[in-house]
Amino acid sequence: MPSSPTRLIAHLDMDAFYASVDLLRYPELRGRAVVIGGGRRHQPVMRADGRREFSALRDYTGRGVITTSTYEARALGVHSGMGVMKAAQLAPDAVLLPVDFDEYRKYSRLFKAAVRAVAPIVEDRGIDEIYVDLTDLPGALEDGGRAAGQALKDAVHAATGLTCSVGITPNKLLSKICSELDKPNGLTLLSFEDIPARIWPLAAKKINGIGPKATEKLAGFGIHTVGELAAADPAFLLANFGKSYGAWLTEAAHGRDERPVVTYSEPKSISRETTFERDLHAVRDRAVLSGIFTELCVQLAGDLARKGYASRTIGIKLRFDDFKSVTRDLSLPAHTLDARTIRHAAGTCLKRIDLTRRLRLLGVRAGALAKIADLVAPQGVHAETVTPLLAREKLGHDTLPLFRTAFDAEPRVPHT
DNA sequence: TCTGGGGTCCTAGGACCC
DNA sequence: TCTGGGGTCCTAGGACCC
Repeated sequence: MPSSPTRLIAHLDMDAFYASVDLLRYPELRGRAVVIGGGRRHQPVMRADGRREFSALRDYTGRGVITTSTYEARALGVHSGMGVMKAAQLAPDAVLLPVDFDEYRKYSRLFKAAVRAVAPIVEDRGIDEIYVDLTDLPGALEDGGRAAGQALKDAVHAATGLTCSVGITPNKLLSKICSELDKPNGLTLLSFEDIPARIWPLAAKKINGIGPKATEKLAGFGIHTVGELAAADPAFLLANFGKSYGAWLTEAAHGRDERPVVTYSEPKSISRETTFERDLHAVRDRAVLSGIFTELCVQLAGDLARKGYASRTIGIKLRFDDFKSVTRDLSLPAHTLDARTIRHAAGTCLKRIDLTRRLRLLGVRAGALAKIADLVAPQGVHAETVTPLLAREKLGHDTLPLFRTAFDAEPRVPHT
């Protein structure tokens, strides 16, 4: 029985994406240690002499984390995910720029369009990376995809002025590893025969899907590299990591991955969350919490409407001052995108949580999504007018105090 | 002076149904 | 004392990724 023909899959990863986009605007920062993160404050200020004044990392106060940094900043030990305050200790003189998602999304659309013009089978993996199936491009199988990979890089650079790194191998798993091997501005090709020499020496955590917990657990068994993982007894991995994950570990270590490049997928959930500038208490900070809670629900309702979805499961997420998180969710009798219905469901969830500890984060999530068009088309009713009302009518909430929750459950005693 | 915000997928127990 | 078995839904938590 013939095996499926060899595929050629590219993983394309933009180099230091947010930082690079910002450098297009602020070329005078090129060559300097620059970090992006910490929210939207600390905007650059234009001085009277026409020069821009930037914030220094050392001047930041708050709970933000680093989203991206230039390679110059990374050389100082600053990495994404790190708290900005901590990064300031390592690189106090680095420039701190605010995040500008609108701008990053604009460049994201530009580079993805450029790629699709070269090779149409593209899988979105977030704002700054994609997989591309090159198998059917003319001549690609002959040169291992080198010409096609260079064409992708050239197209991206022409469209955006930005560089990217590309890995090309027979599957997504290997390409993802590969695109990192020669960053920035790399083009790395690899075939199955190269796995022992190029992949097995790498740390196991280089495999997409082996995170901090699995890395720690593997290390406890003396497994540190991909090669050691490949040499491990599959039965041992099954016994210690479960049927699904254990089997996958063996497959991944040998570079086996049959997942297709998926060009479209429906969203499963939409959410909004916010971390407070200081920890808040459910009783003492009741009013401000209630306001934030409502605001999140209103924003979520707006997101649903804008994207054309309604949700049948509303959930909340709380993070306490000890960083422990809890979630609660509630399935409704019908889909909704109505802010009041969402707020009421979220409030019901909130009542099931002990609110003794102070809170650092509050979030609201909409799951079990359905396209509005699919919900209302059968009845031939106009989407915007009817759908928001579906769940509310069935729940009979119209007479209930929708905005009353655990945050404002205290009896309102009139003063004087 | 630790630790954002937006996601996906998996597991697991209990309810409920046939 | 023993007490099916399979399927689906609901809920909570956790690992992981960008």
